Amino acid sequence: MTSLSESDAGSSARPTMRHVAKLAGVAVKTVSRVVNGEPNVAPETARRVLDAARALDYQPDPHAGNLRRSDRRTRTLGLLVSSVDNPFAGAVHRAVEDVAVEHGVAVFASSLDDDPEREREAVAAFLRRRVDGLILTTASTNQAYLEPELRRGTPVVFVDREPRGVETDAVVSDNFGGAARAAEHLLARGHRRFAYLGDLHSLQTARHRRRGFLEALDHAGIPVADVPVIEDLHDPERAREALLRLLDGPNPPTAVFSSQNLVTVGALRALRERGRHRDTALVGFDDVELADLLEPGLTVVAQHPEDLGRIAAERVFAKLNGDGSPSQRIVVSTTLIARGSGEIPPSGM
Amino acid sequence: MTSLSESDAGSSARPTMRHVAKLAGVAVKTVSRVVNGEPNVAPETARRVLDAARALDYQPDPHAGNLRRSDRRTRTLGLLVSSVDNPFAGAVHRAVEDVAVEHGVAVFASSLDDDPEREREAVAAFLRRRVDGLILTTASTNQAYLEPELRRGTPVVFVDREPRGVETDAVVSDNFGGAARAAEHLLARGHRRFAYLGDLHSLQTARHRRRGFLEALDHAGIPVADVPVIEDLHDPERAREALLRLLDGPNPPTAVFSSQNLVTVGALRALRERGRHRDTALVGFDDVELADLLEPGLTVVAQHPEDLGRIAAERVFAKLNGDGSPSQRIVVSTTLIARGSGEIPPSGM
DNA sequence: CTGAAAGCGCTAACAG
DNA sequence: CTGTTAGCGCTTTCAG
Repeated sequence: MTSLSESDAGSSARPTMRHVAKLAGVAVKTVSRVVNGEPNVAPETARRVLDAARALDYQPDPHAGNLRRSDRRTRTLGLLVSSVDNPFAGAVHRAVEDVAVEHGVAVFASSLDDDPEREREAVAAFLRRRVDGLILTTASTNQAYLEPELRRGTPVVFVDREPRGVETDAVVSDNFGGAARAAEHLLARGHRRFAYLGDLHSLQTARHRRRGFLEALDHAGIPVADVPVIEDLHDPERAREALLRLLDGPNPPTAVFSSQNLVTVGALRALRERGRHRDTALVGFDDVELADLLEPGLTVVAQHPEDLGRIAAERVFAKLNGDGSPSQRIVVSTTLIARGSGEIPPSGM
Repeated sequence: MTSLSESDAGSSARPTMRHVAKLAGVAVKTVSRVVNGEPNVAPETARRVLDAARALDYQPDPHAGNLRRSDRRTRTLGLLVSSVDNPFAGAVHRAVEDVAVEHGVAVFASSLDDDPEREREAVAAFLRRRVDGLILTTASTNQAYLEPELRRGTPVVFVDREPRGVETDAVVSDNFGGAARAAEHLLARGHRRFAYLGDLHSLQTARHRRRGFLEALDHAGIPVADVPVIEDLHDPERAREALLRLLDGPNPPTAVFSSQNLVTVGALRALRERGRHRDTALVGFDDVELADLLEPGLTVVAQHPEDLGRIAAERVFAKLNGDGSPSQRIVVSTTLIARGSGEIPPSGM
């Protein structure tokens, strides 16, 4: 039995309800009532309790409370993104945070690095900590491992990439449509010789963008088999090298589509290096900071990560509040922003 | 008394140790031993327990365990940054995360928006959740409110900005030195007419940069009183307007220093708009994506957010592991990256 | 309006 | 090697 003795000098221990109760001269339950704003406490008693709590700098322990409490909420949420050090993910994160704080919920954020193993570990870590809900960007090919958790009623919403093997909500960009739009934009300027620079083929979004781009070309009668499709470019350096090879080849493209942020940066570098940035059209997927200050300005298909994050978070809270509607797949459209590089006409025709 | 009855159909409840113990035909303590890898369990018994745990998809509840456990760690850390949607903060966050995962610790991240009230709320939210340590970027003028928590032994490390009113570690950039370096760089090209574009004067870092820049000019014999110092520029638009006014004025600067990311973007826009980007020197504080692809390339004083984050996290874990060394103020140096804009000589001389 | 007793899921301390 | 008992800090239940 703890003695609840006088204050130990030095490292003051964390006060509990019992300390407050003793100081205020009431029972623990009364402190609990005051702390939780429950009714049926005499104003004078409440004041004494509050004074004692303040004097001790008492902070209720939500973990202890939750153990016995009926709803058992931790007021915590797990967010898994590609990497917290990534502008797209940062915008998603911020939107999620803004919705979460409104609900008094704190956000655990983890980076995925597009590694299936990290995905499993991060999700396990979230679940161990009993988060109330999960917002996930995935790297694995199948998320059936979430089944038991879903059956327990934990809300899970996928963001940016769609789930496989589980029935639950997803909020994604219109990758197919956005890439098709980029193709049409270039076709409208009269281009016939294209190149496609793609991200990891293992990523669903990358495959959707590729399909969208190529199908649009196909519809326009471009012989798609002849279009160089370079994939698995995951960083600027790989992308730069790939485009340099194409530019130095026998039949360089007059129009380039880069399917992602980092790939776009690499493509830009390659074009500069060969002095082709003013006569080769370029459209990138994802908007980039300073895109308007380049010469020419960079034309992009912009995603709306804030919307993805906000909507995903709202879905989680809706489910937490008992919304039992069937799983939805919410598609957020993209926006083509013309700034110059995508409006360059074909050269050498 | 809970009946521990047969599986309820539908929303399967979360299994506890007692469920596992019953299914494996052992006592709860034995399950605890197996789950925690404690010694003295017969291999055969351990196997039965593990099978039962797997069959039920059992996950131990760390909150319940912590209640009784001696060390009482939540394996959780609170990180407060300017905004999670901000490249600098993202890099800090990622570095902190990398150190944290190595220790099996999850990170709560919150955005500050340079608002003292949000700072207090975020810190309170972290503390309520009993984080093991705190890494904080601050907006308030005084952090004495952390005293009680520090006395309880919670490790707190400040990052990017130094604390006031409390004795604890801080990891900051060499703001003074970096800004001075920028001034010297411009002076070396022969500039005599400068302009200083600064962030919110309320921010300590902004004040240090200003001092560093102006003192270096002063040392070089530049009449500092004549240098236009425009402060409280917190976004690109304000910065752009401020520089436009200077450029349109009677005595436009030949060299500009912008004290932060967003301010730099605004300055770049203003220079373009007046067609002065090739004859006005510009050095920005903070590196920016695509800076090398601008024309001219953007010269910056780069900070090293990954180092700030990593070192701050390491300090937290050191303290958690009993390191009782006195508070340190760790200064991470900056790096001037010359890319063109800062090497433009004075025009019209 | 107030409080005593029981118990949340787990671990500490001690038996066997 | 295994189990029993108590109790972490709080809420629930129920009795004053």
